[in-house]
Amino acid sequence: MLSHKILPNISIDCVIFGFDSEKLNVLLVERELLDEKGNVIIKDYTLTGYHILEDEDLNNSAYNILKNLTGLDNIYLEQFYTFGSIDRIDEGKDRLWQQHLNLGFSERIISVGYYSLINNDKVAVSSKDRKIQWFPIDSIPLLDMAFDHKQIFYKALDALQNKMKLEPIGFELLPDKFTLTQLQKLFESLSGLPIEKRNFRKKIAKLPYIVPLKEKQKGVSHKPAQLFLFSREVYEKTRKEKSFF
Amino acid sequence: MLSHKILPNISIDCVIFGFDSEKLNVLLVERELLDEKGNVIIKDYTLTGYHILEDEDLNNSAYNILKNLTGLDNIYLEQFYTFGSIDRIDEGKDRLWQQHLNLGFSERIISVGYYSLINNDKVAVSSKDRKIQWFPIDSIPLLDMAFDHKQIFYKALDALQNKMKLEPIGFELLPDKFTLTQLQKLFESLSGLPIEKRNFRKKIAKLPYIVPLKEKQKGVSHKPAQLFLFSREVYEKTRKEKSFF
DNA sequence: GCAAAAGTGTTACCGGTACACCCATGC
DNA sequence: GCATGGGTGTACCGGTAACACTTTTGC
Repeated sequence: MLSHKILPNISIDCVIFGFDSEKLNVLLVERELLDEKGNVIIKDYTLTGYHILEDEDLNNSAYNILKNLTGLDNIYLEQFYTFGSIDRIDEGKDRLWQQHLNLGFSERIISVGYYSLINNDKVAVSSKDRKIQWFPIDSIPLLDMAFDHKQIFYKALDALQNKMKLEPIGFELLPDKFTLTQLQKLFESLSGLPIEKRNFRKKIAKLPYIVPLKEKQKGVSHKPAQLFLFSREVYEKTRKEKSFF
Repeated sequence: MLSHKILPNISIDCVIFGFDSEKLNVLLVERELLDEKGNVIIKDYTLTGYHILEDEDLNNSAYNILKNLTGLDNIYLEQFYTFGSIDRIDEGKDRLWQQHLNLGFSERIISVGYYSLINNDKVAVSSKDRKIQWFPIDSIPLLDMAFDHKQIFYKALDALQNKMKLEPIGFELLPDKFTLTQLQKLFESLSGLPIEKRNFRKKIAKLPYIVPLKEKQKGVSHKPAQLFLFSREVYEKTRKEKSFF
């Protein structure tokens, strides 16, 4: 049985990435504050976060936040950075928001950032009482976000892009069975760069851990594409360390 | 003026890497506890760490720990992971140590890990009242370390190795002017893999940010080597993003 | 003149890149 | 039969890997 006592100075923020076969998205929660007359004082978006319990593993805690939000088990989750500036909280709206909630968390908080990768199809976002929505990552620059969450988002994106250079990651964003075009679009979304189709396919064909299935796409009004599977087992067995430069 | 009140649940641990022209080392602090009769009860090694003040930036705090220890400014410092398991503290010797110090920190602590890269020559380790010593990284597996510091060390090494695959890092470990042999030994130490000399030099020759100087090594009893400089400016100007796979 | 490390050239292979056309399906 | 995305081959180039000998200096 876990204690319900929380650690006062630590929180977790999760950057949840999703992919809808076209573009990369991030899941955000609306934050809205009304005054007595019902006028909107604050309306912006936050990442999903929570405090941690005093006898709860940090990684478990992040995992639980996600499970709670999405209802999914076995979510891909990666810790990427810890944010500890003294000016993480904006003296305007963030302070106002905290006074409103009256949670007593207004003192210094260090936040541990995690990013997670979720296949959009699998998330029937169970919004509960909060307004939750996917945003294309292109739309983030113009979006108004709470606290230092925009900065956290960018750092997560950067970490994800770097991680991709080191390991084949991101298959969690696709359906279990995917086409090469979906895979290509995913990589293009993640990197922000276009990829040449033929060369892309030749490269993929050499990777033993991207396994062609006998199955084909169905119900599309064009030549149906072959489906593929990512095999983590094969990857782990055949992975090679790249050298420097 | 900074407050001297510390945040109760957060600490910083620094993994300080050094290079002595032959091998990679890490700086550790001896931890020793004697009983009333002077018998050694605990003797092992710790990373350098400290708690942070309630109005102190996380990154600044790490920076100050290093400045304090080494006397150096402008140290290369990178945050790599935050450790928050509930079993970070060993119930045997770590608990004993904490009782001895009687610091009241025995509750749950989350620790933010930083690694730093220092040229061994530049560190006249000012040991003050603590025993501080460089250890070759090969010797770590057999070393007895406090808390989860061995695990933190391995994670730092892993992070450093990954970082090197993405950017030319590690020049901070060398003298400002270095020979290609020193550079090669550094890369070999960091990766743990041997490198073929001629191919290595051809590769380096193509990198615009490794700048040959007109100067040569002096006072060696063999053909003196040419000296080189790492130019971060040139690197930043000419850096190219690698693609995936 | 000898020990010790510096420095260099060639070849073979592989992977990356650039590029344009035919194919299977639904409607 | 046409629109839509699926799927492929070839030529060139640059990078990587494997390999052994000559050069410069201090002593």
